[in-house]
Amino acid sequence: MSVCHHVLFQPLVHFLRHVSFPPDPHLLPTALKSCPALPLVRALHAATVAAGIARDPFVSSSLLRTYLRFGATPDARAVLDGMPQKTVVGWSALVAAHAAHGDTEGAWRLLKEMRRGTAGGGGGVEPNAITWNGLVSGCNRSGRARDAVVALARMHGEGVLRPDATGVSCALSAIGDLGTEAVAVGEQLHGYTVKSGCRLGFVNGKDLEAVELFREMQAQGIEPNSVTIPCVLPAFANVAALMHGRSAHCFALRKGFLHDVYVCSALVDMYAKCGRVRNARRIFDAMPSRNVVSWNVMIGGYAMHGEAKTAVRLFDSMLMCKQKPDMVTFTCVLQACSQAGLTEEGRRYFKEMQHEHGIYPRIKHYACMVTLLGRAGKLDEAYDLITDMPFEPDGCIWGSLLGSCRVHGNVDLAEVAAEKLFHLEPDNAGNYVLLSNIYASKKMWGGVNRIREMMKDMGLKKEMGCSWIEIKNKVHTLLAGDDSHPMMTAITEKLKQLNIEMRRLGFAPSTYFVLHDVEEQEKDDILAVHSEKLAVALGLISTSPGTPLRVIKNLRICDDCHEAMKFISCFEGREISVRDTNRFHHFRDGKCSCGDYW
DNA sequence: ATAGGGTTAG
Repeated sequence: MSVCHHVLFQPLVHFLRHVSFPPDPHLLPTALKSCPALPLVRALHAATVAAGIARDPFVSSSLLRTYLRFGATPDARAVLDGMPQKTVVGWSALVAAHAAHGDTEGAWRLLKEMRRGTAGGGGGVEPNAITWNGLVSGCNRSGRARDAVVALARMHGEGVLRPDATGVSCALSAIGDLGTEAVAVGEQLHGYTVKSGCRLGFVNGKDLEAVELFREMQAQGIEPNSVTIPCVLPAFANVAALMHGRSAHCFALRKGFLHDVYVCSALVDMYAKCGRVRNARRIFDAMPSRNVVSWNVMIGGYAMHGEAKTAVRLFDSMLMCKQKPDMVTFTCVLQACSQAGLTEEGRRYFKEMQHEHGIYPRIKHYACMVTLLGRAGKLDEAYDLITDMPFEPDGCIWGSLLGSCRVHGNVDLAEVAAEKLFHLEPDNAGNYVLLSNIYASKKMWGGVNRIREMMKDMGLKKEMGCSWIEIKNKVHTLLAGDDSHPMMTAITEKLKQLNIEMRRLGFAPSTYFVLHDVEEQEKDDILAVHSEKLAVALGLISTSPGTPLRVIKNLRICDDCHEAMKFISCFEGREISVRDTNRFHHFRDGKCSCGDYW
């Protein structure tokens, strides 16, 4: 009970400590900052009027800010009106607040007023970039995307202010929501920024385009800032554009952004996803302060690389640093355990998260546990966990089980899981392919054919395999069965040569006859090659001997390619890293860091 | 002082 009271009264106590009557103009801003309720703000306001200090610039701007914090825009306006000299800051805050409350008209009126100057308010005040950006973002936050676009266009049309990186990023989320409509809106407007905004919004989630746009933005002389950098880093991470990521890192260093926890967390994540856990760790260690996300991305980074022991050790340091873990922390820790086969540790953490940290497992945590148990061969236990858990199992749960069945070649349970998946996600081609692969691994060709017929009947096509490899600052995209890459002839030559060597050295082609291979056998042999092989072949012929290769792919790596990568790493004396949807595989001297366990 | 932001399953 006493704790409860403490919590309730603390803001009030803090507030009262800084309050005096009559109010002291020097203490008042601090008091307002911790003021817990709107009536108290009004009372203080009245007291300042009575004490004759309401027009003090320090006091009035604090009052204005505090009123806006409580959403009391009319009161804030009244304060501004009472100010002898109105600052751009006061006006900007009010403009942003009106826009954020959905009053676009009011915001525009204020903007006009501030320029013209109000009666007795002295000369006009020109809006600055922050005023405009606040307007754009306010419109966006109140769900008025069109207004945001118009605001940005007008800012640009004014010609006085160049839209900066913030203006662009403010408009991006707004425009993203407009979807295709954004294009129509954008066509009517002029100005590069708006067009680029529309483009980014339109291509929503297309990382390569985002990378390209970021470069264009810089070419236009719009400098990235400490917000646009963490915005664009995930795009670099997703396509493993390490060089772009590095240059963003250098830029952040020069601009002194490395004190920003968002910038650093995004850098840690980018380096980890680009295969450079050591670099990620160096940034992590140098961070002046960390939040729960900083720890999560670092732990998740180790998990992704199969360095479970380090991940777990870092989790312990996290607790020692008094950083409270959250749900994401435990998905990372459990994922680390399952990928390294630390079954007992995983079980322990699953219990501890509930009993020691009070974090109730969500369905994703159960999915992690299914993977953990399933991969350790305890498939029945995994199945029991599914039936006992307090959630209705979803696609993610059955997918985990199906994935585990693949590792252990358990056809019976795979059929159970697949049946559920076909019902839950009838259009997800990956599930059909996975079951077919399991049949194929057992040479159950009847099953393979049945699945193929099913897919044909439903008009389902497997997702196009796609890999990215960065060679000399350029990210190359390679698609399975697509020969449009300009170096295709040389790639084909290299693959033929590798195939010959592979047979000669006794690396038998996989006995797994996967679905897409069967389909594509009818075509030219070389076109059936998976995208990661094409990427590696391109890497081999375009870089000097010994250069490590890093490939990212959009699907899970197949057994056949996994074997081939082991061979190539050995034969060519290269380190090859492949990040699939799941994790990194580091191939070196004919072995993979996953221990053939994925 | 007023704008802008990062992490999570198979």
